Amino acid sequence: MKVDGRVERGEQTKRQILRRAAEIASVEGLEGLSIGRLATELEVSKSGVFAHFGSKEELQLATVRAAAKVFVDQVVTPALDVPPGRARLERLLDGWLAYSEHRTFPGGCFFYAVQAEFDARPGRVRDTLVEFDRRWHDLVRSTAADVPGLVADPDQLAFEVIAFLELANGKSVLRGDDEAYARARTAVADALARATRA
Amino acid sequence: MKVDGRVERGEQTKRQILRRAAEIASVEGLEGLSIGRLATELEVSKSGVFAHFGSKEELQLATVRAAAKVFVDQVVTPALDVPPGRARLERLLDGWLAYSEHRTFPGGCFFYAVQAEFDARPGRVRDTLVEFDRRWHDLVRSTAADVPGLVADPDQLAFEVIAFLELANGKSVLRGDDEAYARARTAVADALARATRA
DNA sequence: TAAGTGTACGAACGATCGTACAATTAGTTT
DNA sequence: AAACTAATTGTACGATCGTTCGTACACTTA
Repeated sequence: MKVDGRVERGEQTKRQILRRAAEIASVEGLEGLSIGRLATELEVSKSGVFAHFGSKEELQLATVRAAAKVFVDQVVTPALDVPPGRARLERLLDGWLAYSEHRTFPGGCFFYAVQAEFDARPGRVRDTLVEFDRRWHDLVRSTAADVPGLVADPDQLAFEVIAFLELANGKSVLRGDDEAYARARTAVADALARATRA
Repeated sequence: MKVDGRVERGEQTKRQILRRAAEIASVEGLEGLSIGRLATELEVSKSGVFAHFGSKEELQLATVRAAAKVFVDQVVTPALDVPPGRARLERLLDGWLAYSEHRTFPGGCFFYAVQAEFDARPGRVRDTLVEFDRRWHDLVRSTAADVPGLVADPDQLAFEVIAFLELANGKSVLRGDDEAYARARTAVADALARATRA
């Protein structure tokens, strides 16, 4: 298995582009992300950036996929290392709050910013975001459903805890403080306690 | 008290501009809102639109204020017609869900879209949005605090119910269905029941 | 070593952005 | 009717947008 030095270098450039693109998009949105600005910040040529994707929409889609990979690595995978049950669910939700609070993306959760931007406009970007959202919701629901002694509807429980997570992210980014995370942790803990009380 | 027909006409034009601007911004964001596009859609000149505001930022600020007025008229004022207590709180939260569900703004809640867009960038628009958000949260908290026999922390209760409202809006706009509103109504009703149980 | 391939670059394109300013139109005041 | 004022328009500007194209260079393969 040989590696072509040119291709290797190209892929590394592409990774750098996408990392910065996801950072920018979490703050300014996927439309605020311009190819020229990206090129300037990375000190490469505008056409060099463009050539990797072929269109702005493809850049946006690649950025979403790159951000999803970061999200999975940081939130999903660690939770799947824990055996199914209450501990896994707690790990998943705690992991999400840490991912948001530690500003893995400088503008808070990437998907919070970008979903609100594209939720009302048709197109492939929106379709991709809908699919990722569906998978995230399903993961929370199925993880909750595996908690022994669950007395609540997993779908309803998933809705409620996701609501707490997202509002914590939104409020903390907007206000610049950490209070909302404490509120969310309280709310999540209460919800889990109620949902597992026989 | 005389009225100048020219001024009167100008104010009417301004109102039309701002109404359309809020509609566009709820879908495309306040940055996606361009002066040229606004002029084309309203069939007036670009400079005519511009002259009313003097800068894009002023247009954005005026749009936010106009949307806030719509929000107050549709959600806040009707609730304040109800005497303080549980009924007023329920009216407030139901009013919000109706405001979102009936698509007063075509992209769902105007502030949901615009806060997510500006939450991570500094500037006067963001400052204005922070202030409106603070006032909304305070209204929900103080309305909850007036509910007789409340056993919950009003601040925590406000956080939780606002989380349900916002996720209902976000999910329904993203997915294009109404299921999230039903989930939110269930969640709000449960939260209120718990909060008033002695 | 010669030919071929892949990445990156610089220059240029048409379109649109926000903004400026003088001219025009409509309505008021004297 | 003339002078004045406010809303609106037309034209133009520099900047930036996404995109296209021809070229230069790095690397691999024959």
